[in-house]
Amino acid sequence: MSREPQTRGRAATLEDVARVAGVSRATVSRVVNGVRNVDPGIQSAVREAITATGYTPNHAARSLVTRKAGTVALVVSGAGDEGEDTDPGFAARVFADPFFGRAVSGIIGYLRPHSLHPVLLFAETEAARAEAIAYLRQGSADGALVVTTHPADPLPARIADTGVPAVLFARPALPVPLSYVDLAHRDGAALAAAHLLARGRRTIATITGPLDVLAGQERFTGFREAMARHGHAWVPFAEGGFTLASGETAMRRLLDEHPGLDGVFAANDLMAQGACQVLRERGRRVPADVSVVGFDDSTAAVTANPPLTTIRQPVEEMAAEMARLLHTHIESGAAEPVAVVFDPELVIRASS
Amino acid sequence: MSREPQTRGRAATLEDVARVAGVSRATVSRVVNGVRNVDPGIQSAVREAITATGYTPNHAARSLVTRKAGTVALVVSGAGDEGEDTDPGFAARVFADPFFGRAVSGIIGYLRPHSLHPVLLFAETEAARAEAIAYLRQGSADGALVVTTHPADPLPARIADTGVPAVLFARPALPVPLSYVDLAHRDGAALAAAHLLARGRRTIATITGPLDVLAGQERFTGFREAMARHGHAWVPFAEGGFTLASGETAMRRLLDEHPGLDGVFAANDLMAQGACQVLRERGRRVPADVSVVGFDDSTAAVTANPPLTTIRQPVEEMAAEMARLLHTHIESGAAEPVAVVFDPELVIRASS
DNA sequence: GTGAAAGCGCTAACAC
DNA sequence: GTGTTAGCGCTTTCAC
Repeated sequence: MSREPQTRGRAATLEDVARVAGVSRATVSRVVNGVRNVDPGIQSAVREAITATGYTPNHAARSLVTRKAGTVALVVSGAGDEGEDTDPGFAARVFADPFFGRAVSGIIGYLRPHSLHPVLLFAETEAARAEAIAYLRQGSADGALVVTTHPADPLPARIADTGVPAVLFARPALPVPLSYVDLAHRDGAALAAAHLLARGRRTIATITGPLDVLAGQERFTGFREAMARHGHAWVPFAEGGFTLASGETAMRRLLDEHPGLDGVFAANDLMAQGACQVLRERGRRVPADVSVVGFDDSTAAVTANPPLTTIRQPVEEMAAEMARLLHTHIESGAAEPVAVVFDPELVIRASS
Repeated sequence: MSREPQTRGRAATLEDVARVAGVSRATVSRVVNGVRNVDPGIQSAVREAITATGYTPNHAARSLVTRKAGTVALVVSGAGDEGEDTDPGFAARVFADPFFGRAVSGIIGYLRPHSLHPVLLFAETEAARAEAIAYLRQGSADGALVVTTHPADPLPARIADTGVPAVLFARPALPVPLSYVDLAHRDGAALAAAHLLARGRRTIATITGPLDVLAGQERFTGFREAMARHGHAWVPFAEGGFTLASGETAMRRLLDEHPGLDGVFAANDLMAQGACQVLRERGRRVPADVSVVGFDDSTAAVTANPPLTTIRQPVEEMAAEMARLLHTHIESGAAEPVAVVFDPELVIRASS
């Protein structure tokens, strides 16, 4: 079953295959790399020799001459604490976010067919950031896909400095000469506003994301502006932190101040879920008494009770596009930074 | 701020540094690799030349001669469907499991200080498995850390065949000559039984995990045996699937058949959480009327309502141990496969 | 269409 | 303590 030729001793090299096939190394290389101009007869002879020897190309050797690592760094950049110790829970927290799984899913989807492999790089401390930069400069990866949680993350700028191709998820707070993929957050929020209004809601509040994060700001601004366009100059709001608990707290405050509200737009699904819980706790039926709209269309939107009407952020496609952009930049050498902005979409479920 | 010497043209090589410092390549190499026997004066001259040139060692070149990739494959092996298409949701589902985040956290914790980098490898289809094997045989990774969800996964055996060092999470269903890290599931279940009994519970049921998964079997067996030792020869049970929904379903069945039950052991926290919901729905107070014990001590245990008494599985430490074992195997060349089994621990919270 | 030969950037004997 | 010299395994002109 598991015959493993050439298992003893060192692994087979191009040289070994060439000797067995009775040709030169160059020819074997051509066959392996699918270069045309090789006689069909010789071609099959070489193939036989390859299976006979159990040959597998040595990646390092190939990399050395092609100057391609076949690898892409998946950099998850964190809060940016200057703390000495690495944050042990960082990875766990990142992975706990449904967003990350979807992003990885999309990234893998593109990378795999192109024989690129993602190397996980967490950069949550200064030391880790320095290490990540060193890693990139070593040429260990052909490029970097960067996901940041922190608004004022210094890493993107430093990556740009290395000259290694890189693509960011979301527009950086400070301009950086790197390509990025983003969502039209304002349009998404406007979609939510229009929907709530179309449902006949009149007293509509919003639970914002953290207002020092761009996405938080944009969703808030977009919502307010859309409401204003429909004649609602003032929108009651409470700031949340994109977590379930913060959604609950915000909802309580909103309800205390505006007991008569009949519509809520939460800047993400987790907070919308928290809002629903509090609403029910306070005797409001969702959606009979109050309509709730979330944002992201994460797994939370589907598992919530009731399932959430939400603004879909196509994370998988956005992540795949990141990978595609990066690949393009790697292939083309230079290339100007570009921004690809995706359109959100209203997904109607039971909460509105 | 961001001076980047030698940015134009090719990156600096050892040769360049040697020329600038007026020494030989070998000496620079010695300094870079911290080999003693280098004159302090020359040492600092070399260091200066290094910063002057902006030198960074080329990873591929180093790899080629040291035969070390500085990389470890993090293989997540899936259901093993023979389906043609790759499963788009696989990565997302894996990441959604709190277990995975904790495992990665522990792995990174060990790998990082040892300058090893994890490459993500999903192997959920036959094609992906073949690719993963090829990747390992190329020498792109020095070893593999394998996490399998599927009981009859063919991948571990094939990895063993490659001769590349590898360590598994959990004992494989079929014996494979690879090291693994596991938990004493039976002891954990026994801990749960003893605790429930100590709480004065008399009619105790269990929601098992999937019984075709080793962990599911072991937790069930351990629980039954412990209960038997305490005079409870028969334990009502319902099989679940380690998901929240399956916990709910199982709890309903159990309650229908044994309305008087006053204790439940669920084989994981998610199912325990589902059980609590159903219990409350049916008018039982937790823990006043029914004590509930989960397993894993995942994030679900803490966020559940009420917070769950559970059996802690030290995933981070287990994962770190995997990495440590792998590192040892890589360094020592051969080495016999070993098994490291961790002890579970009772964590008491509000549900019992 | 195929082979010979040069070299990618680095480490590691081995001399001195 | 430092320099010289071989390669590591591969791709890629350049002749033929």
